[in-house]
Amino acid sequence: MTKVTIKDIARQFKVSTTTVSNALNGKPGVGKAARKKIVRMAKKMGYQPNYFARGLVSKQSYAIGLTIANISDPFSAELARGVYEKANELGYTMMLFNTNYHIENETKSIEILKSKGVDGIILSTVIQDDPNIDSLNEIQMPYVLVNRLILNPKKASRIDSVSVDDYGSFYQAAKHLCRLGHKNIAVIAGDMDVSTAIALTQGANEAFTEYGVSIPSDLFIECGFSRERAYQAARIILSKKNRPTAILIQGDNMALGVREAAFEIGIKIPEDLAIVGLDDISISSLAGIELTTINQNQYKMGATGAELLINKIKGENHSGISSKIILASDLIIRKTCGFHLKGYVK
Amino acid sequence: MTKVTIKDIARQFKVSTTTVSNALNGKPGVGKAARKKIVRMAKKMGYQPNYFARGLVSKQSYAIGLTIANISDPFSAELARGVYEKANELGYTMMLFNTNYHIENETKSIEILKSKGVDGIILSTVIQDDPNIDSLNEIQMPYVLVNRLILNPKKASRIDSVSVDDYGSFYQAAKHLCRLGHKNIAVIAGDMDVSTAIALTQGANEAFTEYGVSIPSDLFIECGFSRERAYQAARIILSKKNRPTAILIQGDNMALGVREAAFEIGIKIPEDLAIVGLDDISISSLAGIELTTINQNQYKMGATGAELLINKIKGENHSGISSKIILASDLIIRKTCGFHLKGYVK
DNA sequence: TTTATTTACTTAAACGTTTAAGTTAATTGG
DNA sequence: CCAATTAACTTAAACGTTTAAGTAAATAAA
Repeated sequence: MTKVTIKDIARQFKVSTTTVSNALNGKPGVGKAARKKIVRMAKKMGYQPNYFARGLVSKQSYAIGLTIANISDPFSAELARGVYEKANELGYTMMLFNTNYHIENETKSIEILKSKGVDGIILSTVIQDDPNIDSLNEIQMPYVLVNRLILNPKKASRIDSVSVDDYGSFYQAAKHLCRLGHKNIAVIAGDMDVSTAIALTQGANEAFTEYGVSIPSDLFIECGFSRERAYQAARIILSKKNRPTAILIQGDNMALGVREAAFEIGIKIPEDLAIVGLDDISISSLAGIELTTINQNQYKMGATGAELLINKIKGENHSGISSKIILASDLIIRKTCGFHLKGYVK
Repeated sequence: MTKVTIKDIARQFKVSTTTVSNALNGKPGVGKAARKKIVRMAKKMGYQPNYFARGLVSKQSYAIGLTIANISDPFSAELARGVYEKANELGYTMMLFNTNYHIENETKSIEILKSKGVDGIILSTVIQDDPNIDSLNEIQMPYVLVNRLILNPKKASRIDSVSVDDYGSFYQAAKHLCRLGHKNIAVIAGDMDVSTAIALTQGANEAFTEYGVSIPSDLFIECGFSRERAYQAARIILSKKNRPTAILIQGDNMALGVREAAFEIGIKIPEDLAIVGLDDISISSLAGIELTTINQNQYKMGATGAELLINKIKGENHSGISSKIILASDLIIRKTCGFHLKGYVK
């Protein structure tokens, strides 16, 4: 079961390996008849070019890396699917890494990706002042941020990214709650080291000041992005004396945790508590869940990120200017905010 | 930004590349002092071994492939997470492929994986008489089936696999419905080309005959594994004159589709319709969903599969005997079957 | 002390491609 | 018809490792 190489084919016809290589790669310098013979023989013998030999000389792997938080989180999964499909379409394979929101895991993953010679990396878990960004810049590894931004304008100028309008998203969401008449609102954010959380908070605050609402510091909670952690945060918030009448939550999966907590305590949604999520993951529309949220099109984010990265790898962006693509997002009003019951206050 | 190679390090100390290689790989034949110097210099210069050069001689990639149906399906995602975590722990990276339940995509994915020189493949989407199995056998690529079996005993003997007791699972589920007094039961299966569907059907049938229940052929539907397709199937089934009082569904994600259809038509679960799923994906336990189902521990399946594969790659299974690991599964009674309302009939 | 063994190294080949630089022979242009 | 071009091929080096085989010096065994 020894693998067939270019040499074996060359031997068949007493030609050089160069000729075989050129014939198989559609390069000039091979006669029509010879090319045909060689191609046919290669197929017949089951020839497959050796990836390592090829990579060694071409310095290309046609593989990209993707770091996401957690493949079991629907948000991550849908984003990964977008990356996969586009990469696949463009002839690239995808190596997947879960960071579980730990920056050390991101670092480790990038280290491995570098050692495997990938052509580029898509990062969806970077934090502000992420050391990995600097290290990627240093070795000139192409990369693209997805659903994340670096806010420091000095660093940001060189960085390509695909994200949604987080500021606008939460501005809309917060405004929605204000217009429903809520005055006592809690915010559950993921992690303030992360661009999305920062932008979202700012967006929400704009709406809040517009409507004269202020969030007491103990009703602003930063708990991490998992459903479980949001559940715990909600248990605390909902047991307070100044229990909020509405909660703005950075992520539908987290919102599901809040929802569970409310159910357990016996708080009715939306009658006693309005909640608004973010992402519009597929579960959110299910009967009985019907979460009011903001759609973000994770699939498109992933696909666009992959496309951007691969263009960059192929050097098609000759401008040297970085792309920052921002996708639109829309408020989706369902049933966890009470709008369908009483509408906005006049 | 030229990459530093073993040669560069060798030049620093006027030693041979062999010595550097041996020093860096902890192999004998290098003096203590020299080794220390070399290791330190390698670190200082930021040396990273070239993956392609190494792979070319060692014929090892320390990468495995995983084919799953759809990363956005919670079942697939959790399985992928299991594979990822274990592979990562054992020093292997994972390349991910979505087949979307199309065998041609599986074939294409395997073709790519072969060309990338992966050390082995985990398959979770094979069908009976899958041509890809034969092709993997032929080139002696290590592989493991996860959540799938080849039933033909002639072929099965050589195949490693990790799965759950599908027969027992659906036997339990079907029995549960029978004991609740249902006589008019529908079955929604994914795809009868697939081992799980076959075993599940057999398991269910055992329970049905035990309880004298028979399934009319128009209440047995094979619709594919997606939520959407199950939704459509349910719309049809639930509009029939002989509308069933219970449905056994091969997958929680599919069950969610059935649930949506019932809600839309105005059929109450569990009062008018009992449903039982399979998988116990994380959504299933949410308040208001509370799907009766069978847990399958996808994570463990994935992790065990990865471990099995990597052992195989490392040649630690000298016996030549194939492993067929079968994980236990348990019925989880929640609220979509009505047990909590009236219990079993006497 | 002499021989055998071990240690610390080196040389050179190999892995399977691609590619730059030739070398013929055939074809074209004037 | 001869020079210039083109086409079809070959040679040999390169990519960055690992590794088999060898060498010289130091150490151990007798």
